Parts: sequence; structure tokens; C-alpha cells
Amino acid sequence: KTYSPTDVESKWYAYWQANGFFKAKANPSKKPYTIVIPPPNVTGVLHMGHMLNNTIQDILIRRKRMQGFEACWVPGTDHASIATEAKVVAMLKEKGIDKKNISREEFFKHAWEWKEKYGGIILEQLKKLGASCDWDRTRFTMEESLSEAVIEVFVELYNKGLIYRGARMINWDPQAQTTVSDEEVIYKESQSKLHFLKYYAAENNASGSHAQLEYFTIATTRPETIMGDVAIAVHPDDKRYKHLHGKKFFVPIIKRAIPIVTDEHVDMEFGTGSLKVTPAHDLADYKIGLKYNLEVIDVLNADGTISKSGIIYVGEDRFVARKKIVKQLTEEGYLIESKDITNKVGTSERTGAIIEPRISTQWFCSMKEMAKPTLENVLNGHIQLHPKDKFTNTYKYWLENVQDWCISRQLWWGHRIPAWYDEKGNFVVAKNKEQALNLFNLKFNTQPSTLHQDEDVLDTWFSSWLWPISVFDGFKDKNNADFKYFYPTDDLVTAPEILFFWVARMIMAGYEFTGKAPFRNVYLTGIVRDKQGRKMSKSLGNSPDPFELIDKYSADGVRFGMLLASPAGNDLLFDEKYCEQGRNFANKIWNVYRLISGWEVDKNLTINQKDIRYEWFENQLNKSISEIEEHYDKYRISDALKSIYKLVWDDFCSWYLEMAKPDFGSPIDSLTYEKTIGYFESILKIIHPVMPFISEELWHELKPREPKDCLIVADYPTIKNHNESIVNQANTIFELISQIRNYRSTKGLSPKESLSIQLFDNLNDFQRQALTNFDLIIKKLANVNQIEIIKTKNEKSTLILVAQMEVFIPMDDNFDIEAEQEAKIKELEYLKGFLNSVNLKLNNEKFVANAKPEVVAAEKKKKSDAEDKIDAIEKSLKAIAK
RNA sequence: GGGAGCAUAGCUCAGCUGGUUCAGAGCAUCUGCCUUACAAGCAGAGGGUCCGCGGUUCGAACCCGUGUGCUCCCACCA
Repeated sequence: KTYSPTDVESKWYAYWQANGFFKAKANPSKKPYTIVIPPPNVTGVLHMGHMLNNTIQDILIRRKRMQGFEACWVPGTDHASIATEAKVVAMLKEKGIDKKNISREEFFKHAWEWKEKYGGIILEQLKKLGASCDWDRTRFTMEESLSEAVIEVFVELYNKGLIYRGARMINWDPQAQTTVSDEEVIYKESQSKLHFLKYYAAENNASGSHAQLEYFTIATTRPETIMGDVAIAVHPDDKRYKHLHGKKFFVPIIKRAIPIVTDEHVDMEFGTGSLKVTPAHDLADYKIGLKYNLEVIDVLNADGTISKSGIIYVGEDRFVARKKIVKQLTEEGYLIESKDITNKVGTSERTGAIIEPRISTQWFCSMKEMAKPTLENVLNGHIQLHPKDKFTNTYKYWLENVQDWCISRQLWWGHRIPAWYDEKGNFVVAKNKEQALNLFNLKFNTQPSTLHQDEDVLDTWFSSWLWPISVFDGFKDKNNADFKYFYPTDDLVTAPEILFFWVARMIMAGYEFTGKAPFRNVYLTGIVRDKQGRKMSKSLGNSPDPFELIDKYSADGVRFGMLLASPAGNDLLFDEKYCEQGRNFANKIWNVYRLISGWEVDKNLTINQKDIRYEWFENQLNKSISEIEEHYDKYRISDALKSIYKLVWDDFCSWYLEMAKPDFGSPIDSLTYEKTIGYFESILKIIHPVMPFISEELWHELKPREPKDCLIVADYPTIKNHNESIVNQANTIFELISQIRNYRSTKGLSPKESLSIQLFDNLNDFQRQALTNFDLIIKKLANVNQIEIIKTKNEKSTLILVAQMEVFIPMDDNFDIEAEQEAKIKELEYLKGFLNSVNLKLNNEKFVANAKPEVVAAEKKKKSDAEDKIDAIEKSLKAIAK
């Protein structure tokens, strides 16, 4: 019977679901353990980043479930306002429908249809991976009750004065025709031209008596905005221009006169030390404009074309206009030169369009106050970031410099802003129209005949920042059982890219609305890259298809492989090799089962209850468990996997099973059989969180079980004390066995050829005990027929030094004297050098005086051990020479 | 321009309080094995200027300074 992962995986996933093992409910007799999924975009399909992220969450939740927690993993999706709207608009376009020609209601109908059809594919895909989410709890950020929470929060924050409406410089995405937040602007290097333009003096135009400048040289990368120029700014201390303060110059082409103003922010050293002030299209300029109360001339339309205020090139796209204007400037002699430069251009995270800074009336959420507890509780460790060092500083910097959050978006797909306007433009903020009318009465003492709601919707993150609270209906009813039990949640697993977008804001919301942190730990995963270190992207085509990987290597194998190569916070340089290693590991485990299941038990065979094999393995197992648990507790998941791998492959398979397995054809005693089954069960438990499918399969293959007796809900092994001495004894013996095997290998002897060995009688208690305890093990695993303790060194033999023991293997006919001598001389040289360095230390008075006594003692022991060894080898060399 | 993280075997990374866990693991490579659980395997082996340079210390992969090189974050140089 061979292992067939595909069938096994779908079988057990269905079984777990059918038995409700993923479900969690408020259960006061247990401790809760809660994770909320970072809701993937409803439009999304599973990619490698999701694979990594959700595997980690599943490992955490499965482990806690087995440890007896009421483990609750809440799944769901995000409505992803911009991204989804873009997809729906594109879909409509294909059908020949223009968004502009349909009503909001019609658009919504199409959007919801689209969402029902394509949305949430990603959640189905997660099931393939084995994600043990409580699917009954699946939420969507735009479902009714979550929308209500968003509206409620908006109203509450508005009433607290933390949300306000105002005209500010915002980031405008001309493609999506909406604002985007500062965090959604990605600055990209680009090759641009810096144009130097002549701004002629408006007075004393003919050069002459006053020795004034005939023209001012201004540099700009955006010549299409000159029509919006309202001033030229220079540094107040710039001597070159002091005499010009207040004088006027002409904007090229349109010849509008603008004054010279001063501002500290102008860099005297840079360029000509002067800049054109275009308040409508640059934040710095806007500030200067405010200072001098300058006019704001917006030369751009919402779609990025030149507006009527631009006078020339009206209706042309800004980049077309730029080219044309440069041409005209050249022709009319305004252009001095154009230089190639690299600068950073802001682009929209979602559409990639070049962002235009623009003055616009928008809704903002004030951040300063909410930032305080958000920062404090991370710095004091109440909320822990993993890894801490890498992220705490940037987190701190961001929160200390946080700007108000522009939360309105000129889209339809999202939560509509609950502000209501009358014809005069007065407005109130209220949950619904009815309350709005009442408020108008109170506030303005009027009863408007028509009332219309704000056309804009809220930034997607304005709903996702409430996620850990809203999924438990914490806004609807703060006292509901689920919310009280599962909130605050425990761990959040997410990508560092959204640390500010989402994580920081969830913490703000947590403190603002519940007074509590929304989670205790934030595990920040790395970015999945290809093996050359490039980000995975569609355009590069370097991202493997997750399902092909699963088909090829099994979900267990992929899970194991990804995590093995992915320390917390480090990027994952993905290589299929890791999945292959995971598959091989699964196969190894499968073969354990094949071995054990082939054993024939003979009840008449008896064996000592305290056999060293059990004693050693139980101690080793406990030692490994405590290591693994320590790794998990510190969120070092890949280290935990490495420990698991070693425990299974090396300790259990290579050593324990080799000790325990009977000779071919021979039966096994029932005690060893039972013990081995028990160990294997412990191992399956440890493996389960990482490789849930194969472990569950073997759990049931191993023995008949009750329908509900599943590994997914079995008790996870607990940390127990272990006897370090036994473990060390074993390691010494394993070293000895390896050395004997090595001897055989270098001498070209067959493993079948039995050897006899002799040990010189200078053994300490530890060694003597180890040899006694493991006598049979050595004989079995190294194929040794006799182990003799000798008082006189056998000079006609090969000497092996292992862990301070002198082991002699008597010569036989194949003995190669020269090779033996060579090897010994080499070892002698090394030992003498080593002895020399130890002596240097011990002869150093300062060392002896300052070092800790135990360190000095250790050095002394090194010295005598080395001397003994040298002596032994020298004697052996002499003997060979005879 | 400011800040952070990293640099250890061919690759990916451990290395916690400076000292026998001190130079390690896995993968890859090489050698020998189709030894009835497993060739997706078994038994072995080789492989290092712990990025460079200074310093502190009896002692540095580890602490300090400095240089270099990657990676990331933040910032309104026209």
C-alpha cells in the first residue's frame, strides 16, 4: 500500500468539517485562543504569500487546539473598494456598459452579482491547504452588520471631533478618479526632465537703469502646471534676490504677473535657489500659498486633463500637454535648457497611475490622539511584534509622525459616508436619514425638504481596522458571549507591508473602541521571493501555482517546505527544493508506518521493562519536545520544524527504530511493540500542526479508533523533565558507532563483516556506564561481536579516539600500515597544536587570575586529555613501526 | 536626505549571558551501498579569512568604533 496524498487530504478535510472540529464556541471551561484572518481581497486568488501566511496561522491554531484551548480562527474577506470596483468596471466595460451611464443602485446590483460569483474563491482555496478555520464564522467587510459597525464608528468619531471634513492637499488618482491615502502612494524612481524656464520681469522689462534681472530662471519637472503659478518663492536670506522681494514677474506664455515671495523651505543651494509656487498642485506650494493668502488655480480636471483654469491646452491629458507646452516654450524662447534627472514620482498602489497632489474637500480622521496608546503599548511590550528588532523602530517613527488619515474615496463600492446635506450645503452626520432630519432640526433649526447623502465611500481600511472587533459583533453588542470570550484575540499573522495600513490602525481601533489591544502578538511574515530574490509577480511570471505545487508535493509537503525556509520576518527565497524536502519527509513518516505495521508480535517474548532503548528515547523525546515548544513560544516556527525534523528522522528513525526493529523474519516482543506505537503516536501529535493530513491518516491506520478519536483534537504532548545524562550517554555511544562505521567505510569493509573492538581501561564512570547501558546497541548497530575492556594496550591495532575513549580495532590481513601511520601523524600534529594553544592560555597569568575557575579547570582538563591522547597515539605509532 | 535590519560552508539559516554545544544544521556536492520500512533511501566524507580594518578584554562570530555591501522603511529638493 502506498501513500496517496491527494485522496487522503480531501478525505480528512471533509471528515474534520463533518465532525465540526474547526468550530469554536464560547466555552468558559476552556481558555480561548483566537486568530482573525487578515481578510484577503474578495477578488483575490491564492498566491504564495497567502500560502505562507495561512500555513503559519493554521500551525498556530492546530497546536493550540490540541493543547486544549478553545481555538477559534475566524475567516473572511475584504471588500477591497478600489480593487473590486476596478474589476467590476472592467467587467461592465466588456459588456458595453459605462459606469457613468448607470445609477449607483444599478452598479451595486452588478457588483454584488460579481462578488457572489467570483468573490471568496480564495477561501475555498484555503481548504486545500488544510486551513482549519471556523467556516461558520466567515465574515465579509461589507456585509450588513459589519457595515453598521463602520457607520456607527464614523458617527461616534465625528461626534468626538476625531473625524472632520475639510479642504486639504490630498493624493489624487486620476485613473480611478479618487483620493488615496498617503500610505497608498508608492514612490517610484523615474527618469524625468528638469526644465529651466525664463520668467520675465513685469516691470523694467527693458534691461537698464535699475540693474534688475531681465528674467528669473525657474526649474520645474512639471511645466504643464505653470498656468497655476501664483508666485515665485526664494529664501528670505538669499542675497541674490533680496532686492526683488515683492517685485513681479510674468508666467511664460500666459504672461500673468506673479510676485516674488520668501519662504524658509527654499533651498538656496539647489538649482537656481528659487521655485515656482503652484498651490493647487504641490503640498509645499500649498503651504506657501496659505502663508501669503495666494490664489489657488487648479489647472487639472479629475481625469488628469487640463481644466478651463489652465487657459491653454484645455482638455488635453496632462502628459500630452506637458510635451506640447515644452515645445511651445522652446519656440517662444522661454526654455533655457532641459536636464535629465532621476526623481521619485508618486504612483497609486492600486492602479499604478501617477498621483496628482490636489486640493480637495475630503473627510479626514484625526490620528494624533489615537496614536498614543497605539505606540505606548507596543513599546512597553503589551503588544509584541515578532521579530521585534526589525519593526519596532519604524513603527515608532510612523506613529510619532502620523498624519491625519484621508478616509473618503470617490467610489461607489464601499461604505457610503453617513453625512447628509441640505441644498445650502449644511450637513449633519447621522446613522440614517431619519436621524439626520432630527439633527437638522436641532442643529440648524430647519427641516430640509430634500436631504442627500454624501456621494463618497470610505477607505477600505476604515472597515478592516475594526475587523478583530466586528467579526465578534463587538459593536452591535459589547456584552455578547462571543465577544467577551474571544476578544482580545491572541495572535495576528500578517505581512510587514501592511503594518501601518492595517496593524497600527487595528490597534488604534482596539484601544479607542474597546479600551483593549486587539491582539497580543503580531507575527510579521516575510515576503515570498523567487530564489534569485525577486519579488513574485505576475509580470515576471516567477510565481509558482500553489495548486500545482500541492499536486506535486502534497499540501503537507508544501506546508512543511515553506515554513522550513522561512524564519520570522525573513523573506522566503522560495525554491521547490523545500517542498521536495517536505514531501520526502512525509514519505519517511509513511515508511515508519510501513515498518511498524509489518511487525509480527510474539507475546511469549519478554524484555526488561527498563530497557535502555526506551529509557533513552523517552528522554530524548522529552528533550526534543521542550526544545520544540520553546521555539514555538518564541514564534521561531522554522526552528521548531527543524527540531521536529531531527527528532523524527535522526532520533526516531535512524537510531530508535534501528535499535528496536527485530531481525528480518523475526517477531517482536509485545512491550517494544506497544512502546514504539506510543512513541509514534507522540510523534504524530507533534507533526500534526505542520503536516495535518498524513499525521491524521496514520493516526487512524495505526489502530482502530472511535469516530471522534481524531488527531486534530488529540492531546498535544506536554513538556516533561528529561535525564540529560542518558541523552549524553547515547550521544557518546552514537559517536562511537559512527566511528566504527567510518572505520569500516574507509577500510572498504562490508557492513556485514562483524568486528571486535577493545577499549583501554582508562574509562570514567560516565563512559563505563554508557558502555554498559548500550552494550547491545553498539553490537547491533555497529555490527560488533565483542567489546573487550583491556588493561594493556593492544599495539598491533588501529586506534580510534572517540570522546576521550581509546578504542582499538585489532589488525587483520588488510591492515594498511602506511595509511595508518599517515592518519596518526596528521592527528598528532593537530593535537600538538591544540595542546600548545591550551598551554599558552594556562601559562598566561592574567588568564588564570581573571577567568572564572570553571573555565580554568576546563582548560586544565583539555590539557591533560590532549596529553593522554598524544601519548596514546605515539605509542601506537611506535607499535606499528615494529 | 534621515532611520532600521542584515552580512557565518556553494545555497538557506542557527549560534541565547564573551569561555567545551564553538565554529553548527538542513539542502547541495563527493565516495560506497538496489543491506526486505524507506534510492523520495542507507552508511560515510569534504567544505569556513564568522564581510574588511581598528579597539575593549586574559579571551571576540558575539561588545564598541569605522569602512564596505545588500535589503527595507520614512521624507514636499522644485
